[in-house]
Amino acid sequence: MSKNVYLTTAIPYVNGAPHIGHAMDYLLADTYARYQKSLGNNVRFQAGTDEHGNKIFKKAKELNVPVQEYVDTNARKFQDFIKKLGVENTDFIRTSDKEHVRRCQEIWRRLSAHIYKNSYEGWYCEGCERFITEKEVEENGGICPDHQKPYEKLEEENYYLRISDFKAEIAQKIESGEMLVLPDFRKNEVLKLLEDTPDVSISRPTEHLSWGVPVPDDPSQVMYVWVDALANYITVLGYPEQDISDFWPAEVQFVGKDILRFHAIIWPAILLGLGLPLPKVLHSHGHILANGAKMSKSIGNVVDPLEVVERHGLTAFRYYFLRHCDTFLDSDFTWDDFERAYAGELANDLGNLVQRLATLCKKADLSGIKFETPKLDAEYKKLMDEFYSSRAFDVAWSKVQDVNKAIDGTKPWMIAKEGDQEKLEKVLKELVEQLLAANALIAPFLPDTSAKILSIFTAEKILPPEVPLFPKG
RNA sequence: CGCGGGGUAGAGCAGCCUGGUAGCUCGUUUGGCUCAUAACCAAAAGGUCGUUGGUUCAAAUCCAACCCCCGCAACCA
Repeated sequence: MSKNVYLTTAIPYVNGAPHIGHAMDYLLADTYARYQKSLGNNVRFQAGTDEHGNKIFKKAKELNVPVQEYVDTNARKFQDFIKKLGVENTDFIRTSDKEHVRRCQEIWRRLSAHIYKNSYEGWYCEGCERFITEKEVEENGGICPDHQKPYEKLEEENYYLRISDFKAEIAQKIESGEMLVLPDFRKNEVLKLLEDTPDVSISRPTEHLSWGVPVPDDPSQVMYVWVDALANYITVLGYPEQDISDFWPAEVQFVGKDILRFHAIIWPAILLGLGLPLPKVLHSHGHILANGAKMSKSIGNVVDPLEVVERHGLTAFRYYFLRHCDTFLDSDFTWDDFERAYAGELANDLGNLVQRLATLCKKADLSGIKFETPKLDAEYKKLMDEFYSSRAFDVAWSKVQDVNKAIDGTKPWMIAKEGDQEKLEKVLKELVEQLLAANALIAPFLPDTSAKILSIFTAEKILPPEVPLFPKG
């Protein structure tokens, strides 16, 4: 019985190059998507780009290119990036799409009962073209460090979304698990934040923000990020003019821990305002640290994901970030660890295993064997269903290691020496089946490798690959 | 007194909710094997479970106080 499964990833802001954090979103979602597909489910998998706002507008002006051209170029970079990661998304939405813009305006109209206009007064920097928090003003002594100009008090009109209309319902749905916030320890954090969340400003006057979705029926205002960006998850499905109930509510929405709050508070408020159900699961992953520190351009410890892919290929990249980086906690990346994982685990555990078992089969002239279809391990399935994919991957890997143990335990080369062909074939068949079972567990994580292994052992004649799966040195 | 997470073998983590001989992966040491990418398998060493006090027959686990680290604001998931 196949069911529809919709999953989403956060849409990155296209003012920079794709980095490792974006990759985590995609990899986790892709792994889950492949897992669902292997269960026979019908998966719809959204990805996209967030393309409005001042930063992008200014950047384009700096580069002296039309804004649309600038975002087109950058959106393409992200699309290429996704392809390079082997991610099988079914949809790609860009917030500058005409259809998206039109749908956002319709969504705004439908939310109008919960939107009100109010004036906002705060410290503003002419150079930065943005409001500065009270705290920041204090820290900088009232003068913008970037522009050497004093902040000004400024008042402007904004539209606000009345979060307070929905707080109780959101809290109830988070508490009850109707919208499951993962990992568990983030749940309290989010509930606390929710209590203190004021109504949120969702527009800017055009003189402060021009590159965005115009607020319907008010040419003086442009939508500020929230409705525009968050709505992508449903506009991509064709909301509001299409019936999206086949795929909405989403099975799971993948976000980084830094943007969980928006997805757990503002996004549900929008959905409730539209009379739509909330996503079943909000999945927030940890961040990747570099040598124990937060990656940052100013420190200069940013790890370029494409450089990592280049080192030992995509499989090694997926392997490292899906297994050694905890799904929910922050994890450290170092090149040493990465090298160790490649040589010590991919090459020695799995690559070598394929090599030795295929060689044993070849020497025994094993052919024409019907292998049984493997069943999913229960512990693995449980972890995958709980979205703890790094742990599920651990389980899968332990099954790989079990095959190495089993080969040492059964010693097929001894049986071959004794000349008992019947026993040898039986033993090898069982070993291959054990490997194929482990291989099936690996498939969502390392699809290419898994496919190669399957083709090696289900071929007419089993032969070791001419080039090892994971060459060393 | 802002909110939250954490401090368990050299490293990364589990165990804590529902107290009862301290566990996993990697690394280290030793032994075995030879089918295999000098790969694989087995065994061993290594911990006063942040500190102090309390509850208890019994505390990594429950309670209290304290110390330290990291997020919540910024180019950044």
